[in-house]
Amino acid sequence: MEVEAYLGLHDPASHAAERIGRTARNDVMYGRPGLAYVYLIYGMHWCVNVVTGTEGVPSAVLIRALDPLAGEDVMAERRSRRPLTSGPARLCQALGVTGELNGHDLAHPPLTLAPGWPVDPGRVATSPRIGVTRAADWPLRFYLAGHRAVSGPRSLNTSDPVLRRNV
DNA sequence: ACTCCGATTGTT
DNA sequence: ACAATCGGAGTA
Repeated sequence: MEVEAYLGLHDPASHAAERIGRTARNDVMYGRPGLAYVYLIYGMHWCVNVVTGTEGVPSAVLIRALDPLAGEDVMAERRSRRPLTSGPARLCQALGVTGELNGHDLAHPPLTLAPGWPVDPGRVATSPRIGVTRAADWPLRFYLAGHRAVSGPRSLNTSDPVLRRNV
């Protein structure tokens, strides 16, 4: 229950920041909303975004944690019983998401985005994005306060997040 | 062509 | 605190 927003051209931390331009890697961010943008980080971990914004405006939402409703047995197998879905790379491993799904339309299997349930707006907390060095103070991380499926140390999972850089 | 470093994670 | 691990970004 945790996401981060990346605002494209005018967001220095985005893979589609203006100084970078349109490249093979960030190309799907320019595509239709509802596509999956999957990228490799640190040469070993996959992370998945949902492309947002209108076509041609490269924006995306990084999925950093989610609440497993089913299939936890399979996830535990893939994750060797480590934390399953709290962390952008962890949840990709748990769900079996790899670069093959880059550009995939999330309206169709094998990976789909479905409507969830209403949440109390008062439980939605914000903080700076984790792990970014540019625009490090932009409050574009959103998470459900107190929810078990949130990445990072417990101290970050509060309704009154401390503004600290990284970890 | 070559260096630097990252939207991370797991182990020491 | 630090290694793993590699493609993309920045520089030349």
